[in-house]
Amino acid sequence: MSAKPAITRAERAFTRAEPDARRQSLVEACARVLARDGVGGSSVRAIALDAGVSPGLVGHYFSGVDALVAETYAHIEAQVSAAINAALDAAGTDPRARLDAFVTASFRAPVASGELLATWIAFWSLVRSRSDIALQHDHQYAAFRARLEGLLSECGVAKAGLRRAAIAITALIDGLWLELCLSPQAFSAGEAEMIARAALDSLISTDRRSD
Amino acid sequence: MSAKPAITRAERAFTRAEPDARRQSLVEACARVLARDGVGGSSVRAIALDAGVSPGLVGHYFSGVDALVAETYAHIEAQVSAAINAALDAAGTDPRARLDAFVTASFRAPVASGELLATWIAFWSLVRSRSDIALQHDHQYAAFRARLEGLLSECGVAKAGLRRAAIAITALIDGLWLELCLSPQAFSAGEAEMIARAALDSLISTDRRSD
DNA sequence: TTGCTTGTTGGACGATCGTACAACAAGTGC
DNA sequence: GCACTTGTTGTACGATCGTCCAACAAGCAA
Repeated sequence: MSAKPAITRAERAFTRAEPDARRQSLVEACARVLARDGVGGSSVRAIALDAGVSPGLVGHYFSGVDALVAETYAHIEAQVSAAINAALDAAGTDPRARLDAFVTASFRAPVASGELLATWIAFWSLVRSRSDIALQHDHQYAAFRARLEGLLSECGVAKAGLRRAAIAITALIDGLWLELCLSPQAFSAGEAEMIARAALDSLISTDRRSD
Repeated sequence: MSAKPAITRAERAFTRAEPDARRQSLVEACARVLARDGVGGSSVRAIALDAGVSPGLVGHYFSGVDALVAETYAHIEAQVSAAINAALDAAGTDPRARLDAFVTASFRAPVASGELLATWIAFWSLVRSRSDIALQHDHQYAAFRARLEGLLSECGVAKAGLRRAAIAITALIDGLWLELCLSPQAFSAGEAEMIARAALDSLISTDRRSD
């Protein structure tokens, strides 16, 4: 059917990659496109172009852009988690120092960044319409909160108040992080840190008082 | 040019509306479409269809979908603001009761709702790429925080700590509100209320202590 | 009535979207 | 060397996108 099978396909850029590596490169391209062009600009073609790959290949690895965004979110969440873990390790063994390191890392690069926010927003925009993505969100939120519960527990927060304390600190960090990404000039990362630390102080002391 | 000017345009639904009313109806249609189909499903055509209006009319009132989303956000923000004001009025004159009413209203309908969240997300997705929308966001965030500063001030929070206190409570409420909209089963509106009230308790008492 | 202004329509236009698919390239087993 | 599998390409297809614009409908002034 095609009228021009003409030109010899000599210099075509055909390179076969490990399936996992290819998926990974597509995920990273998706993250870059989301960061650059936002939700509206992230199409199959744009992502394939950024990954240096033909458009058709995206469909070969992912059922659609939604699935790719979901995996991109998981990938970036893992990166954030790794960055926070590294900060925790660097903080040593003192429980409160580790909690402070958790807070500090949350408001610094690479966790707090407008580019990452774009991926978060793209993911959130899918939560309401796709139940599988809603499930994924629930899991990742639960994991985030569970880790915070562990850190708070080591700081002496009683088991009875652990759930609420973790919800509170998670919400506070999320809210500060979101606003910091959306309009970095409203307040500084340092201010966000101090606010979160003050909340931790009050939470830990009042809880200890009621031990 | 057109091949069929045939059928008499007798029953065509042509109704001229007040310019302001027409804008308003388009804004409301945009909010409905965003709530129903999310960011990806909100096109000029879909919004016009929902408003019972021809697609071309959207371009007559707004420069594009972005501008319409921005105005829709402003409209919904005004609605939220009105709902909170009504709750404040109903709470009477006691400063702390008003603050509690502020919190309660934030986690109940119509403020906390997955449908509203869709408009928020659509708006956030435009903040990074469009500087005018970033400016609008800054203004509305500042207004929200300013009102909270007023309420906190009446509760005895010292002027020196007012800014940080308002940032903290705003972030806490935003974080709880966001998670409540995204996954309503993670925790309840009642829990969110208690968490926010506890934060206010601690904030007000510690501040009074340092008076 | 007549002419003018303006909200409104509906379709045309080119661009871009996601998807599907036949052709091709590189391994792999034989 | 020869089938066979599979990652990859490029393109064609129909749908939908935002924008544009000539035609039309209603109100208003004279």
